[in-house]
Amino acid sequence: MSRTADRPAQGEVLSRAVWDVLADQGLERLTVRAVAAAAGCTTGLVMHRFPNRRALLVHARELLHETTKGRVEALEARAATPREALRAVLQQGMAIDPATARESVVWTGFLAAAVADDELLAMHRRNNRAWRERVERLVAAAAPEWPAARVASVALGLIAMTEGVAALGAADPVAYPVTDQERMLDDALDAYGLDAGTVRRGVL
Amino acid sequence: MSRTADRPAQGEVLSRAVWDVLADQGLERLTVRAVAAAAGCTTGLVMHRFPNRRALLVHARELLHETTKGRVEALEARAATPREALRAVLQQGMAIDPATARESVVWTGFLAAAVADDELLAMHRRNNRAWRERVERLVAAAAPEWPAARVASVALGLIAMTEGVAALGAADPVAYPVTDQERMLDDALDAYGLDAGTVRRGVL
DNA sequence: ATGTTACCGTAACGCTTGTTACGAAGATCA
DNA sequence: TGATCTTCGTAACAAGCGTTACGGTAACAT
Repeated sequence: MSRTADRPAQGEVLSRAVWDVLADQGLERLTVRAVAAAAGCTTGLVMHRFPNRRALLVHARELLHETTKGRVEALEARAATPREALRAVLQQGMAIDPATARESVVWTGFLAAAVADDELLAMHRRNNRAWRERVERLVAAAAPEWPAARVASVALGLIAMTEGVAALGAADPVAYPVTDQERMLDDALDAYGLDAGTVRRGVL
Repeated sequence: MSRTADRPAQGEVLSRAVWDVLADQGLERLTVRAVAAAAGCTTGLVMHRFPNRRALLVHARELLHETTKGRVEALEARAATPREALRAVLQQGMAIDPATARESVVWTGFLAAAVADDELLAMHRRNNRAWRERVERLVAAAAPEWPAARVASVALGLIAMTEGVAALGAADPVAYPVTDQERMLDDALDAYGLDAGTVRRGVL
């Protein structure tokens, strides 16, 4: 990393380095030295940008949320119908390519780190609740006449399903290929009566 | 831990200590000294029972699998119908009480540790594939006329859903109470046409 | 060109880690 | 009872950790 005063950009580079170490070497090897090496600098720069290691992790966690949020909002804006938006947003949460699989590994790493870190745990809860509200809103738009209780239950099912298959697919790509994940999602949307192809036939 | 020659029992006590540390302090604080303290002994005993730290983790991971396997087989044997068996087996995989929530945290910790450990990763894949085969067998028994492709897709959906909600519920019990998790599972089984209450009405 | 400021690499600090070696103490058997 | 062997706690080791302090160098204003 060349000498510069662009602090936000440096923070982003270092946060990406955190993700890289987390994805490639795991939480146990997520040291300040490993992050510095991945960013192409020394521990001196890292400790000048962040007061301590925890602040570095917190920033990387927050940036991960911002990044996925931006991607999801773009997908949502681009979708033609509420049901297409729902499917696109859910799909990007699975492990459907190397990038999303990597993201799932990083996400799992942060979740495991949150066990011992109240700030990371609070961030996880805040971000995850926002994520759930987004999916609930999308489900409600996809099935406008559903009662709130059914919207919440189906949204929870879809969230848990995609979150779970992302973790499983990232850890065992051979056993959980992309085609199986997508078929799983489509079958679930179909079973819930949320498939984009046909006209919905009401609840129950 | 008193002086004894019962090696298997000691291995079990130490493995439980690994789970305790993993659940209470997280992967980052999962040190040999912390495990010894949780087991009420010193590092000397730990290192006499296991050649190194990795072997300790591997044994604890294996014992976790054996334990859940035993519980699942008991539930399966006790169930009156295939659909009740399916529901009971899936339910115990969610975070429905402090014990299962704790188990989910431990499971996530091992998954995060597997990123940097090929043996833990291989164990995860082996155990998870066995788990998937079990659920596929239960789904096939619950819907005997389904083609194999649908059985596989629905089983994957149910596995991912329970795995995901267990992680979410363990990390945020307030946002994911037991009642919501159970309603999610029942609604999903109902949507797939696998509810135990009514007569199944065929595929599609 | 020169003085001043900000940036960041270098090197060290105290601490914790996994692992090893040794010795004390309980168990076993003659 | 006493010899022998197993068991495990104690203490130390080198290596790696997060963090700190210092010094050199680039960038900027004058």
